Amino acid sequence: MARRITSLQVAERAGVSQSAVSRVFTEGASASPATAAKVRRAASELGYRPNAMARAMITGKSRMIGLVVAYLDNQFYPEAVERFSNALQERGYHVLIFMASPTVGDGVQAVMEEILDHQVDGIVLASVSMSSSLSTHCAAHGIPVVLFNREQNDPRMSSVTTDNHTGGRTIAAHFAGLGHRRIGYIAGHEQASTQRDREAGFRAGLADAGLSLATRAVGGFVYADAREAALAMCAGADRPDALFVCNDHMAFAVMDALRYDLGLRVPHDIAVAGFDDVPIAAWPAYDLTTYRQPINRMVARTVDLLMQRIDDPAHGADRTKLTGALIVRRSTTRAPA
Amino acid sequence: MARRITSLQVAERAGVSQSAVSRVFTEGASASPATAAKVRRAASELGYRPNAMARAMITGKSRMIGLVVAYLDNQFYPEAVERFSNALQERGYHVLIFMASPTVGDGVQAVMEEILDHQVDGIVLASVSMSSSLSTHCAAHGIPVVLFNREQNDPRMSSVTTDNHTGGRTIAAHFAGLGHRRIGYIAGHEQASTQRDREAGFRAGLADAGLSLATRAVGGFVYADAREAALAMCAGADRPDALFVCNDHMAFAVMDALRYDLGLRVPHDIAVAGFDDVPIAAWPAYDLTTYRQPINRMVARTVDLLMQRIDDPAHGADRTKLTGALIVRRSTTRAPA
DNA sequence: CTGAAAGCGCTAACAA
DNA sequence: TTGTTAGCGCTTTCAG
Repeated sequence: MARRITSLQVAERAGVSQSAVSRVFTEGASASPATAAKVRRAASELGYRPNAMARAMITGKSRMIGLVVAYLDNQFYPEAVERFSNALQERGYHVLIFMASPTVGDGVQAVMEEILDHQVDGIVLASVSMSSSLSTHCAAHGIPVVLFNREQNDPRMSSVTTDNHTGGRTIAAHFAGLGHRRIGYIAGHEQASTQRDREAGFRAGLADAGLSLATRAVGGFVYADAREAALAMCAGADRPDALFVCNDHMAFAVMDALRYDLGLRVPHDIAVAGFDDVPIAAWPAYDLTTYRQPINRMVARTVDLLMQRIDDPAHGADRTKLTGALIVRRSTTRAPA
Repeated sequence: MARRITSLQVAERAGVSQSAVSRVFTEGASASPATAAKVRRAASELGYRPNAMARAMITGKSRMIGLVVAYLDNQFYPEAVERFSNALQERGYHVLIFMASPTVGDGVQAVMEEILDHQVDGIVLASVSMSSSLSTHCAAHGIPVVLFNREQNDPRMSSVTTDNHTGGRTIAAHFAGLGHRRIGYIAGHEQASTQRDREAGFRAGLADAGLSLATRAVGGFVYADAREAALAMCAGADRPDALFVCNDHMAFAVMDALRYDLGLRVPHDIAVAGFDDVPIAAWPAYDLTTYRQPINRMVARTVDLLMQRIDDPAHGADRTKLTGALIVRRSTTRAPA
C-alpha cells in the first residue's frame, strides 16, 4: 500500500521547489506557465492531489459544512440533504452529516461539539432547535450557523424558513372557501417554530372567515403518533369535515387512518391538507393538497447566508422568510384547479 | 471572534508542557492523575477541545468515513444514511456525505477523488457502481472501500448485500403458491447487481414451479419510469395476474398506476410484490408484500468490515450476503398470514 | 517568478 | 511520568 504522494515528491520530479508546486495548486497564486506545465505533468504522472486537511490547517478553512438533521423518515429532509450536498459541492464545500437523536435531551449540544472539533467552516441546523447558550457558544467561536426550516428567538441567529404563518392562513382560506365549518388541526412537535407559526396562521385565517378551530390533537411530526391523533379525533360522530395537518408526513398517516381504520372518504367525508409538498404528496394514493415549501430557494438562500458569513464574519444575522404556494389536489376537492 | 483555544494555552494555564496536555486528551497515553486533573480543569475553563484535523494529520487517521449515495427518493437510502451515521458516531467516526449524480457518467470517479482529498479512513459506496480501475486506485491508496447493497465482479472488493437471488426466488414461490400463472417483472437499472440477482432468482423460482416470465419491463429504480412501465405492461387484456417489482419504491409507482390510471384492484386483479420493506410498504395505502432487507444487520456488517480493514489493512476482502425475509401483506393476499 | 524557511496544532519518539 | 524535539503536508511570508 503506497503512501500518498506529497507535494515534495512532485517537486522533485518536476525539478522545482515544493512551494512552486503549492502555488500551482493554489487558487490565485503566481506561477509561470512553464513551471505550471512541468508541475502539472509531474503531478498527473504521480497521481498527486493536494491534501485537503493539511491545506485546511494552514488556511484555517476546512471547506466542510456540518449538517445536522433529525428525522429522515420525513421525506422533506432527505430532499434537503441531497440539495445541500449538491449546492455545496458546487461551491467546493463538502458536507459532514450528523443525526441529532430527538430522544436525547442534549443531543444537539454533544453533536455540535463534535462538529466543531472538525473545524467546519459553517453549520446548518435542519429542523433542530438549539439552546441559546449553545448559539452564543458558536458565535464566540466565530462559526456561522444557519437554521433551516426552524426559527429561534435569538435575533443573532440566522434562519431560513417558509412563511409558515401565511401558509397556515392560506390553508384556512382554502377550507373556508370550500364551505367547511367544522375544522380540525393536527399539530407537530409543540416546541417547533414551524408548528407554532403554522397553527397561528391557520387560526388567524379561520378567524378571518369568522370561523374557529373545532378540535385539535398532537402528532409530534411522527407517523404513528399522527395516526393515533387522527383516530382519537375522528372516530366519533362529531368529527371535523376538514383537517389541516402540520406537515405532509403526518398527513399521510392521517389519510391512512381515516380511510383504512375508519372507512371514511377523503375529501368527501373529511378534507385533508398538509404542508411541505414532498414528492409523495403528488402520488395518486394521496394526491394531497398542501402548502409547498420552496425547498430549492430555501437551500440556495441558506447556502448564500453561510457563504456570506464565511467571507465576512462580521456580516449580520438574517432571518429569511420565503413565500410558498398552495398546491390544490384531490384531498380537498373533487376536481382540483 | 476569539481564535480557537490551543493545547499550548491550556498548557500555560495548567503549568505543564504542551505534550502533557496532548497526553491527557489522547486515548491510552500516560499521565498522572494530578496532571490530568490540572489539565482538564484548565481545559474546561478555557473551553478547549482538541483540533481533530491537526490530530488527524499526525496519526494519519481522520476518523471520517466517506458515504456515497445516489438517489435519496428511495426511502431505503435515507434510512441507511441515518443508521450509518449513528453506527459510526458510536465508534467515534463521522460521515462525509457525497451525492453521486446518476446522470453524470464519471460522477462517481470525480466524487471519489474529492473524498480521497479529505483523507477519509474508509468509504461506503451505497448502491453506486464503480469502475474496476477506480477500485484498483483505491486499493493502491490502501483505503478500505465497502459496497453497500451492490456487488462487483472484482473479488478484491468487499460488499454487503442481501441474498437477492434467494429473495427473488422466494417471491416467485409465493406467487406460485398463490396459484398465479401469468407473471410479470419490472426491472430496475439493468446494470445494477441487485436488479440482475433479483431477476435471476425470480426466474429460477418460477422455473422451480414450472412457470416462466410472461412479461417484463424496465423501471430503472425511478418512480416515473416504473409507472410508465406498468402502464405499458398492464393496459391490455393480456396483462399479468402477478407482478414482481424490483424494489418497493417502484412498486408504489406500479400500484398507483394500476389503481388510479387503469382502475385495477390489487391484489384482486393483479398481485404486486416489491423488495426492501421500507417503512412506507407497511402503510395501509400500499400494504405491500415484499422481501425485507435486514438493513440493521447490513449496516452493522458494513461498518464491521470497514473497521476490520482500517485496523488491519492487509485484511482480505469479504462479500457478505445476508438473508432477508418474506413479508406477506395485502398486496398479494386478501388475508395475510 | 521562484526558493528557502517558518509555522498551522497536534502526536510520538526520545531522554531525563 | 514528564518535557523536549521533530515533524505530518501544506501555505505563506520573505528575500533574491
